[in-house]
Amino acid sequence: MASKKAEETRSRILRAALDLFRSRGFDETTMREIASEASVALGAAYYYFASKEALVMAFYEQASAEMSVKIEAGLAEAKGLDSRLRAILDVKFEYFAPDRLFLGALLRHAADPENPLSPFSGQTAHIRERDLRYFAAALEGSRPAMPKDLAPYLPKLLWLYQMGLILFWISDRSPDQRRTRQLRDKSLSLVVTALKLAGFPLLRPLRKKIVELLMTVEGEPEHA
Amino acid sequence: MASKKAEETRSRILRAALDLFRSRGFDETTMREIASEASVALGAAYYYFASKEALVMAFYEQASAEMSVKIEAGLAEAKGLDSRLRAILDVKFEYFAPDRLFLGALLRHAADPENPLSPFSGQTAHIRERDLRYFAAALEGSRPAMPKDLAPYLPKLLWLYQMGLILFWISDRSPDQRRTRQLRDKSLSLVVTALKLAGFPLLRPLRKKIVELLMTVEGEPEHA
DNA sequence: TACTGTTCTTGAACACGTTCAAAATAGGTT
DNA sequence: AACCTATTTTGAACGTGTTCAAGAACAGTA
Repeated sequence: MASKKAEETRSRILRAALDLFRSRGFDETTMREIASEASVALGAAYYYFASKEALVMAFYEQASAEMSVKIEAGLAEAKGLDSRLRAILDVKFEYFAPDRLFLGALLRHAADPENPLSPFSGQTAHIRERDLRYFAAALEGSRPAMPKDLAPYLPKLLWLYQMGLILFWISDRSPDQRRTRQLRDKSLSLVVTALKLAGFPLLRPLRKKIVELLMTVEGEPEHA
Repeated sequence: MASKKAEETRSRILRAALDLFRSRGFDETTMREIASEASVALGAAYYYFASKEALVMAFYEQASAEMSVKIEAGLAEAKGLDSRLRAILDVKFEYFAPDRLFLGALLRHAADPENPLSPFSGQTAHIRERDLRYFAAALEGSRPAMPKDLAPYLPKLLWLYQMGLILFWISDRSPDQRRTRQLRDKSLSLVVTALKLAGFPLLRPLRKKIVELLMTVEGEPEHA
């Protein structure tokens, strides 16, 4: 029934966890520390959050909700495909900047389809779908129009591209993450160029092959 | 100094571990079970292997050594680029088939650069480099010759492609992993086509962009 | 107020991976 | 043999995430 007081306790625990994750890192923070910092018993933390990773998940959900406002604003303003994509990326990088390091705790399971924290998992489906809509919106009405056969796959491909960029960012040890910024600019320009070339008649056979391959991969939802 | 008897104990522990991983899965197997199955005390397992994951690592090392013989044979026989790549892939898939499921324990950390088990980590560098040489060999003397600017990056790109394929395979729930086989065939054909097109004059600007991007990514070894 | 069911809180206990000091064994040297 | 050092083996103990039975606080109802 989630009473007012309970809601307050829950958010106190989450806040304590995030504080500790930020200052000490995910692995170095114990559930006992979190509980103690939030002035509750160990068991209480588990009453509100199924696991230590669920705390990161709660953060991710909150982040996604807060970013959606900014992303919508950014998309409304930006015109071309590249500035729209750039708008989405900018919001995410800016938002996550203070948490870049412990965000790794979330994305290190990216390759593990069983893990509920994976960005591909069922648990994260609603967040992912919200993102997909933004990428679809970024593509909407962009010139030249995308080839009909490829178009349905583009939001997911762009989402994947963005995921890769974030993953790179998280493990980027260069000062001030300079390399990520370089990669972002170059890859963005490459993506836009490639999409412009996509409708080029000479490349039709190649595109057909790509579409076929995407069909195979998408066949069924790959993860339970 | 690794006495004969010690060597025997070590391999008994490793064998027990692999048996249990295969039958019960990685997470479900405990170090106590492994030790007991190998008729040693718990501590002995840790005398020979630094961690539970080191056991998987030892398997991976052994696998890499055993496969290298078969891969060299396959490469010597096959002529075209596509049949050479296919030869490498075939050896790996065939070798790993019985261990497909628990291999996930190794690759689920693929996205975590800190993890020594990650295929990108320093720990796995020598295995990776051996693989890179095979992909370089597969490219060697293939017609048409690869563009000079792109060529240095191709072994690593193919290695990455292969990694992705294996990752897909591991989480492929379709009967008999039919989808992986489809994906392998289609993607292989796509890769070969793309490489053939790579030297195409009209695509030069696109290729230049790609090479620049690869330079940025490769800048320095991304993981400690 | 007294009773009742639900929500919330507690901390002991569990299972696991891992560490470590101490004991046992082996191999070499006098 | 007796002794010494290095290697190997042992199992208790630790810290961690997680579970759970028991109780406390609360909200509604008579």
